[in-house]
Amino acid sequence: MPAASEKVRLRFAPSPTGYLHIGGARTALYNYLYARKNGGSFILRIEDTDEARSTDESLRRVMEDLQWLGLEWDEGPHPETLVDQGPLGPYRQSRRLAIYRSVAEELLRAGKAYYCFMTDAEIEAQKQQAQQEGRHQHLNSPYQEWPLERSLERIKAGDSAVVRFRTSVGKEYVLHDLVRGEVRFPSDMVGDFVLLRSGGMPVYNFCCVVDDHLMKISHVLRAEEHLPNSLRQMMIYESMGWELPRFGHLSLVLDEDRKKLSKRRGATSCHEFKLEGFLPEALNNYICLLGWSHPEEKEILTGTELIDAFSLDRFHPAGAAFDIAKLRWINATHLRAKSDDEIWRLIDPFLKEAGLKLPEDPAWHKRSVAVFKTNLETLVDAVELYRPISDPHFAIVPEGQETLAWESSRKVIETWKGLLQAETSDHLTGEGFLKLQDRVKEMAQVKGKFLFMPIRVAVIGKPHGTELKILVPLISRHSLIQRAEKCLS
RNA sequence: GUCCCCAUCGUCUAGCGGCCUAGGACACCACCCUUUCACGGUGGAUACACCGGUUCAAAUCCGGUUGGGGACGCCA
Repeated sequence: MPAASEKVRLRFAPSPTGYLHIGGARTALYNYLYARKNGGSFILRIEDTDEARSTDESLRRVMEDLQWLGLEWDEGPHPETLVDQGPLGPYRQSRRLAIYRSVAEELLRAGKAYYCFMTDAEIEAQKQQAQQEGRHQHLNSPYQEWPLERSLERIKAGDSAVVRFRTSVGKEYVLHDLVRGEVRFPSDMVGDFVLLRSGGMPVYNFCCVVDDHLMKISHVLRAEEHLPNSLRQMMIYESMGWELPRFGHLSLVLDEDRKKLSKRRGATSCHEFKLEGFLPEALNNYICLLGWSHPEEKEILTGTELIDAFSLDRFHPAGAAFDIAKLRWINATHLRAKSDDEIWRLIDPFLKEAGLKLPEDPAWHKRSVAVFKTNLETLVDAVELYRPISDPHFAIVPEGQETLAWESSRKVIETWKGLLQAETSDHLTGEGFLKLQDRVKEMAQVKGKFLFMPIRVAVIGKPHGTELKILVPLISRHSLIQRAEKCLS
């Protein structure tokens, strides 16, 4: 248990191998929330020891996503320059290699680690055998007891070796987990694991411990899949005589099939949700509630409310399935709470992206948002809502053609057009439209669907859709006349 | 296969031995509002996986079974 005087320091440690995925975002959020709630620090550390997969491009993406979510870090690479900021850097593991090597040497000298010259084939064979015999797939290295000097000589002779940690046998490790309580691991749950690859590059479990210790991390909130890693890490802490941080192993975020949400399966990155028109505050709100609950069961929470309410004692240990319908609802709720101006500002880029041509008038923007916002769940929903209004997108669908083919339709539309031409204002009001519609009814001597549907086609090109009383006032009279003419030709 | 974790409505969850004939939210259904949608309102259906204990009392504690998930890498 860290001393009370010790500062609360949490980190998020992604590997830059793609976009930030939703499970990672949730982990980052919890760490961020706890740091903020307790006046501590939130550190971004980059776990880029997998040279083959780590790229600066991915790193930038991950940082962009984090920033989009509003999870600002106090220490770590600067979002633009990537230059490390903070007293305990560098914060990219690829820049800390010398540190890991010196710790590895210390373990080697103390006999807590050893060089292993096993080939992949030898390892594979042992694994196969272990599986057949129904044992743990542990490796039993013949080099375990080699004196350091002997190994060093062999290396000097040109052989390459990995450095393995010597795991203890017959012991029990007890982890006091923040979300799971006491977790007991038999020490032989894991085999001698690699600390340094044959090229000298350290691996995750090792870097993680060294960095968490050196960066004075007080709490580690990470996904449940790391539970076995925590055992390995506890062993390293123990052999270095370092104090353990507090661990909390979060339940996993599962997909609709209750399988681990995986990067490979796609459709799970934070970035995609941004593109689909979700609000960062809504995404934070939703993912926070996957495996954690508000003490009063409040479900709609802003960023600050999340910080205020956050605590470590309300995690639910079971895996949680991601439910897009609920995310949509939360998103809609956050969206509708905004002012019409703000909503326009948010949907505008999506409308432009879709190539919609809409009036520039701010008053019109506001008016349109006022009528559409109860139909908006995500920002992209706006595209389909506004599409019928955009002149270049006016097209008569086949079903609309059928409506126009009715005997009475031509007369209805001609009447409608004539009445529009007799008007003077740029835009009709909802009431004005209803009056006009009534006059068409009288003059053309039709009613029911024979009245409504042709007019609708003359307005939006299809016989079904949003209420005309709402739509018509958003389309200029001039444009309505043109649309009617198109139907007549 | 081995080890670890988990188990309340379809989904997210509340519940931490009596307030539970199990509460909320999303989704679903019905009705109301509204001359179509949406929003909003009201109501409804739906869950403690199973079996044993412990206890005066168990969704809550213990054991087992079953089911689900995760980990078994020179990935993180």
